Amino acid sequence: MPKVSDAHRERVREQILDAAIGCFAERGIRPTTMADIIAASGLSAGAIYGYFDSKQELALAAMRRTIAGRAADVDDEAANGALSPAQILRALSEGYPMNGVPPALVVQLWGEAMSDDDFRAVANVAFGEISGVFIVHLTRWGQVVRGMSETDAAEWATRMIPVLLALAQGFILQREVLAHFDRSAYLAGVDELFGAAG
Amino acid sequence: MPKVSDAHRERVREQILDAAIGCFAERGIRPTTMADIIAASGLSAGAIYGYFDSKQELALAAMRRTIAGRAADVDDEAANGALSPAQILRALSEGYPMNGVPPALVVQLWGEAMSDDDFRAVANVAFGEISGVFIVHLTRWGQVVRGMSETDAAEWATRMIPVLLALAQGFILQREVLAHFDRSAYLAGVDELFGAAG
Amino acid sequence: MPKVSDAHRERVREQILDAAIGCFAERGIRPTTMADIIAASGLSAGAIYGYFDSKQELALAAMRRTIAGRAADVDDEAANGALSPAQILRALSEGYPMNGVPPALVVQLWGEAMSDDDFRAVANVAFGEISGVFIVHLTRWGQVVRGMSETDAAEWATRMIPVLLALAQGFILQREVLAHFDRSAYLAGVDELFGAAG
Amino acid sequence: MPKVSDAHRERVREQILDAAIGCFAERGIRPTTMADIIAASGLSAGAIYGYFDSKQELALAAMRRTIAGRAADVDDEAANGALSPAQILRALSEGYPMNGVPPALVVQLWGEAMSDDDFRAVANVAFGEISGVFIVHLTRWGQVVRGMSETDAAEWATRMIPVLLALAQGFILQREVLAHFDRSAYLAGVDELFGAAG
DNA sequence: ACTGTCGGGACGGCCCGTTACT
DNA sequence: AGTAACGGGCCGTCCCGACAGT
Repeated sequence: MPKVSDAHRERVREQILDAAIGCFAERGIRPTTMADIIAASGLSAGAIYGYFDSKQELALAAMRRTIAGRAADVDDEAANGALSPAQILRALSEGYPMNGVPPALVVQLWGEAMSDDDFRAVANVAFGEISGVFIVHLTRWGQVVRGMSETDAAEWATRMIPVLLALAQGFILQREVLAHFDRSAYLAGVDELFGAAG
Repeated sequence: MPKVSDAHRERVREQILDAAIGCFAERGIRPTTMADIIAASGLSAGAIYGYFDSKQELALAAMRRTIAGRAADVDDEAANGALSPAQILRALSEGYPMNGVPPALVVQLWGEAMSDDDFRAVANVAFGEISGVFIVHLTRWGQVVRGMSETDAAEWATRMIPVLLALAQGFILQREVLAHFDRSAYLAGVDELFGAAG
Repeated sequence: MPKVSDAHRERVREQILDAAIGCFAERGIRPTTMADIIAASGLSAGAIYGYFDSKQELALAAMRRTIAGRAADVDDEAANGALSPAQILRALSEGYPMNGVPPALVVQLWGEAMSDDDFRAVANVAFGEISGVFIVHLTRWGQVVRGMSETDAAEWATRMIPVLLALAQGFILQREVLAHFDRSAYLAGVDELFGAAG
Repeated sequence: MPKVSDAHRERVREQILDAAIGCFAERGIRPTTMADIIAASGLSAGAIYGYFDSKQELALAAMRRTIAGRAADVDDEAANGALSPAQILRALSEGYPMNGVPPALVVQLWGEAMSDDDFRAVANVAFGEISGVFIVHLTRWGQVVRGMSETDAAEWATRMIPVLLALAQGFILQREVLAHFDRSAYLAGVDELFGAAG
């Protein structure tokens, strides 16, 4: 069963990861026990540990999943025109965001990165990937809407990357923490700041 | 000796909290054991539990400490002139920041807030307090430097609050996660975005 | 309670160790679970781990106990005259032997020493201690009963030490393994071999 | 293909047993996992369990293997003359001894026998077999070298069997435990004790 | 028929936050 | 105030059936 196996393996991995992400998001990473994940996945302990070496591996895999396909999503959204900064943010993190990884979990993952080098490393990669997405679309918007030259737009976008990244992170964080967070107002504020027509 | 006791009590509380914050920041909140805190504080288990009901109380107290005195610090910095957005950010979170609560711990606290309502409530309060500081100084900067009317400045500042808050949060997060984070460039980017002269 | 504490600690340690040795001897070291020891000791898991760091420490302590007081026991037995080799063996390992460590456990400890350096080290020490006991009494017997000079007796005893040690080890092993082992016949055989009057 | 199968079966069994013995000797019996043996044998779990019912069966088979062919080996060595006790010991347990079962494993097997009746039974048989070898050659040596009558030699050998067995067991044990064990000195000591010329 | 893969599920050892008692 | 004990779980893993493919 060689051909079936590989595809099946990947499907089971995803199934386990889905279950784990669900538990993590609901209860928190640390409070979630392997028993929770086992129950949620419908498999047994022996099976789980055949796919993931440890609970930590599960959490790292969840973190890695937040990145996959981000670029593609934003590219799709930008198919018929340049996206304003706020639109980039929305394309990146709205809907059921981050490949099924809820924002609440993302914030917990940041917390883990504070005391665990593996998580920190993955977070570094993730922030880098997101920055890559940002720079492309911010440059385009600078050229198309703001009428900057390609060189100027690229330089400007490079300077704005950490700032836009912060706006994405703060967006995620406030969404989860604040009781009455107004997404539209936030995004409008972002575009106002960037000088885009509300 | 009720009066002496009260002062002493408060000092011991702070001493314990300092020790706990140190452990939390170094090892992470969850990985830190009460034994660690007991050893670091130099007291005994029985003593600690006389001052804090649980480990969670310790972490919540740490979170609450991040807010105290924030407004005063920014006010001091603003004594001789309006602060630009980036200057507000620096006044708020540079130096040994947040009343001895390291940024690494702050991020973990956000993570806890995702799965614990007590933490979420404290985070709500904290974000509110910070917003209050922001609105005052952002309004002043709008009037003084940007030449807006008081009404316009206040309305504009209100719209910008969540954005500036996000910029503060992203600042803290990227500082801790990114290997080669350039604080000055970040702050310069913020002021550029707000149309302030670098 | 400073003075009481130390004595108490030692007593509790012994109590735990007694319980562990009982379990080890009855069920075997590996098959014995910490739960068994906890139940047998009447204490709780937390208490046990306050006295011994791990199950392995318990087993090592059991091994170490086999040595303590061996020399004294043989000396006592030899108070009124030189002991023949077989008598040395009996004094060393008869009765409820080895400070309450049953022979069955001793053999298991040897087994552990095959794959664990800590056990091997303790076994080395143990064999050395036993050898020390042997050489004293074997030398005395050589002088007193065999009429050898002190120098000759000491040299002869030194050559015989590993052999006599083997006879002790084989005695313990056969006692536990063989269904119909005749202790008296064995000891008689030893003395016959050493040329002692049966 | 029934006939081929039988020969093949036996070969595969030996191959598995070799792998298991290697693991057992290197890591210890209990610490060795079936996964280790599976990896070392190059087969799969399903295959292994077709040949041995359980891990315990593997260990028992290892124990049984120590006996097979012992008598023949000593007989071969004794082809051109009577063997002294020490020579019997060397013939029995020197070289790569015990049919590829390392001494370290033998000692572990003794340990297992303390808490497992199956192992104890096999050990009984093993000790009996060894004793059988001993009695033959010890009797011959008594007659040929010591000039005893056949009857006297046989009786004497019978009395000496448990002692000689102990000397073999102690030899194996000390060889594995003691850091600086001198085999020649040990064997010389044995022959000196038996009154054989060094 | 037999080899190999996958899954099962029971514990095992250890640790940890916390309270009684001194 | 401090020492000692408590006891509930948690993560991991290990030995072994049951299918499925050659």
